[in-house]
Amino acid sequence: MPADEQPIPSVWARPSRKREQPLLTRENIVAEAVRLLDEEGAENLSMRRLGSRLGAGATSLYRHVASKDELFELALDAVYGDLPLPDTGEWRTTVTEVARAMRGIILRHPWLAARLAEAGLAYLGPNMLRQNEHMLGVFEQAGFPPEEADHAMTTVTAYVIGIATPEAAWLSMVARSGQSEQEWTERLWPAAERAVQDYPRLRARYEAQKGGNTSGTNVDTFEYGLQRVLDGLQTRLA
Amino acid sequence: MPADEQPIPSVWARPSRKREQPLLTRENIVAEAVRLLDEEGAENLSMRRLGSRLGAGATSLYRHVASKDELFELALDAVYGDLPLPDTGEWRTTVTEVARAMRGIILRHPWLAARLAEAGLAYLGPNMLRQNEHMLGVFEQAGFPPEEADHAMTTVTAYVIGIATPEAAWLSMVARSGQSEQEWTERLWPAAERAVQDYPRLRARYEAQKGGNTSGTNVDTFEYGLQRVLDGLQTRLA
DNA sequence: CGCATGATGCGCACGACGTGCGCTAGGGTG
DNA sequence: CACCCTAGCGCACGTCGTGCGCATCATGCG
Repeated sequence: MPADEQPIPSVWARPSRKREQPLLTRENIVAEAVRLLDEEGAENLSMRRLGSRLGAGATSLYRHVASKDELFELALDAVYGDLPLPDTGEWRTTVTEVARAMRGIILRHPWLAARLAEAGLAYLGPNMLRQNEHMLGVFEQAGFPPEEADHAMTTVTAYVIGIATPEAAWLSMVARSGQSEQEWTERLWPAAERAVQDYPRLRARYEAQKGGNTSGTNVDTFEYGLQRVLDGLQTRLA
Repeated sequence: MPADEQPIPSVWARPSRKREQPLLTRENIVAEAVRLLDEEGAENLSMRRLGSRLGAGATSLYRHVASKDELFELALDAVYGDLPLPDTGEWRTTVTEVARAMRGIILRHPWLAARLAEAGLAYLGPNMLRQNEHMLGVFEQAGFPPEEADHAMTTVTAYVIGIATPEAAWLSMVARSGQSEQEWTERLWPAAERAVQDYPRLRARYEAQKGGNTSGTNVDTFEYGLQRVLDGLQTRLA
């Protein structure tokens, strides 16, 4: 078909060059995996489902990704890149900002909490490394000696992950149930009421939680604990 | 065979009465599940493997346990029962003791961390309820008003879970690899060295970790952060 | 222009998983 | 002796991660 050789319009009709628009790229796969994870949760991510979302077979993904575990690591670091690297000059303000952002990201991507919590020193994602380097700098500039800056950062990170993980778990449980948070709370209530009836303090806590605020995402609790952690760190600077 | 009717010796030859020695009990199943989890990790617990360890088929377990998820909840609460309920009269001492015990349990049962981190207010295991009630009491007795006692307990728990979870993940990764922690660190080292070469502070941290102490279970880091958290809480009591 | 090459994606297959269903056997109760 | 209730089992279904070998096609070289 020599007509195809006509230069200008046929370019757009031709199937796009594979080398320029490969459907399957590591970036594409990871981005779609993040989307799928956000929509359906970690336990609904399967290579088959992810492949079909990309118009590809399950095993085709293995050309670009070594395993499902590696895919999770890539997704984790991709999302981690959304964290800011602020420097306000006042260490408490800076750390507070990052901590809030980290909690926000966990709540927006509930599947992330579990992976993040298990990622220790063995996890070497570039975005996480950059973030950690930055935070170490913030603490050192605040006056912490290097080794203690490390401890301080670890403390804050542990707190944020530890408090945001149950929140994220609650949110994704609610999301996957198809019901509203209100409905879920009401359905859970009788069992909770029965379980805590012998424990006066717990009963009071559940009663308090019953009203207005949603039990899963409690900003007040988060802020309280965060400021206490920072208070505790500040005592070391005196 | 009327000889079987002879009373005394045949009792021991007869297959033990099922009603007195049921092989499959909820308690037995949960206990064996905990053992299997400790030995082989969470992702190697399958109903089939658990069943065969008990000399039973996989589906037989479903007579006593509604689902694998429920089994995990039972296992979690069973282990949670090992926590002490101390009362030393001095709140910091008491909380420190419980926090150390909680970290110890997580490190002894690494599979527990992930489950524990996802268990929020929706989790109603009796042992966890009792523990929480006790801790609320400790904080209230220390002078925290009820609502703040709740926040304080949540803060400490979040910190402990957040810091012990990566430790546990590291330990179980090492355990499942069949290699020693030393070997693992050495195998990981080149990749880590390459990854952090552009980040001076991280490089210093990894260098420090290289020597003596095992990177997975770092008691100093834990104790540092715990005391900072408690310092921060103490500022509220003045 | 033609052929070899290397990268890319796919189909098939394997073994393992959680768990619903209907059967069996053996004890307790009348 | 008749009945039933319960613990346990075998089978089966749909799903999973992933190794292997083949097809396809853009590209580089003669």
